[in-house]
Amino acid sequence: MPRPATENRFNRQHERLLKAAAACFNQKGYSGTSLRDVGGGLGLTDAAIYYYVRNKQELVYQCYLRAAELGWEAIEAARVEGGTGLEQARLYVEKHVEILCGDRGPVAIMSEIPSLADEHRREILSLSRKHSQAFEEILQAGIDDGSIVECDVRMTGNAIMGAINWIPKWFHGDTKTASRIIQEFPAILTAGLAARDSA
Amino acid sequence: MPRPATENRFNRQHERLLKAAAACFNQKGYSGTSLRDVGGGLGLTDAAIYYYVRNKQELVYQCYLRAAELGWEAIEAARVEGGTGLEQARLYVEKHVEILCGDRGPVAIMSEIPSLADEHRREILSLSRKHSQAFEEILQAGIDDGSIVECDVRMTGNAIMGAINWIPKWFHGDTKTASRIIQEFPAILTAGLAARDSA
DNA sequence: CGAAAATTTTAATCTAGATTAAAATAATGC
DNA sequence: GCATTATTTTAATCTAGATTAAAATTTTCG
Repeated sequence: MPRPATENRFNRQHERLLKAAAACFNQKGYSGTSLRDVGGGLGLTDAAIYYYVRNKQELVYQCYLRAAELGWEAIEAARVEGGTGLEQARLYVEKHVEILCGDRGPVAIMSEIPSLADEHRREILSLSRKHSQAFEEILQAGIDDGSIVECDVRMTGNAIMGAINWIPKWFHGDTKTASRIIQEFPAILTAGLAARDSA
Repeated sequence: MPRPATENRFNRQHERLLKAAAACFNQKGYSGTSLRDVGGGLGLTDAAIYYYVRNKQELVYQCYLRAAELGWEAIEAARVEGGTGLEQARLYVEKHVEILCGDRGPVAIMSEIPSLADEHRREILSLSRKHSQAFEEILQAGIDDGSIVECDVRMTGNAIMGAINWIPKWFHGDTKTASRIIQEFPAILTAGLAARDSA
């Protein structure tokens, strides 16, 4: 049992673990990756993982929790720094994409929520909904302040967040592509939002 | 061993099998769904599945093959029916989304290609690349004919196709949402493509 | 340095779920 | 209705990989 006293090393390894696991899960899916795979990426044995995490389910749970936290960071940053709804939406895409493709990644795609234990699933689903809602509110704010064209915010939100969530499926960590994504995605995903008279 | 002579019933069941499997895989991932789950959706035992398919890997393979075929249908229809590149892009989204959300679905998201056997993986990857390339060519054609604004076709393609591919993650078959997706997605995903002077 | 705590490994279990073979049932054509 | 073929089930195996316990190693710090 890890002691909170040993903050340093434990937490550093734990962080590495979540990243390694996220990388595996994104590539091969939950049950497609063995704990051996995950450990391998860290130079550890499968059994060593149990020092950091109760079991495999909890590993996914923690990966998803981290993903939710990082995603939420993007939402909050966008709300603080952005002016109009359109600016906020654009900033959100920018921040989120930077997190996914930068050195804070890889971040797990929340792709297998059904595999989680009941309480965990509920929590992650709740965070996930909160995230979607917040983004839809940004879009709605943009419509209200005239920066975003009238649209179905639910569908528009799903479209934009889908494009973002899909990134880890085809992006595998090379710096070139990373900067290209960061460069292009914000504009691509918000180009259609601008109201006629906002150019 | 199934005989080609028995076309009717066998093929009908086989089709149902692929759909049921796609539904499971989309929800729980490849190894997250047992053959028992798949069979259950058909009122069959897990063992019965082996009458239609050599093994689990081949089941995924066939699901992905079907997904590739249906996706390609959308590409071809768009190329035939569309005029400008922009029209073709829009038609592609429309067709693909109709397939995914209509009664030809559910269609498997090609989310766990790494789980496939070597030869199968190669084939699916190749089809997948062909699809992306074709869509990027449509975008490029649009830029060339002046209907689509200058952009990074690779990234734009990834964004649009990502939004589409993510749909099965949040859409679970209700007709209301289906028609809303079909109604909204084509416009949402191509709104940002239109060149300044194409309104 | 040397003891206590932290981290990792080795070597067993244990289990779900894939796979198979043989038997049972259903459908088809004569 | 009978014989043949198609489809499905029942009842075993078989295996990868999760999990655990005990032992070994490494780190920390007096």
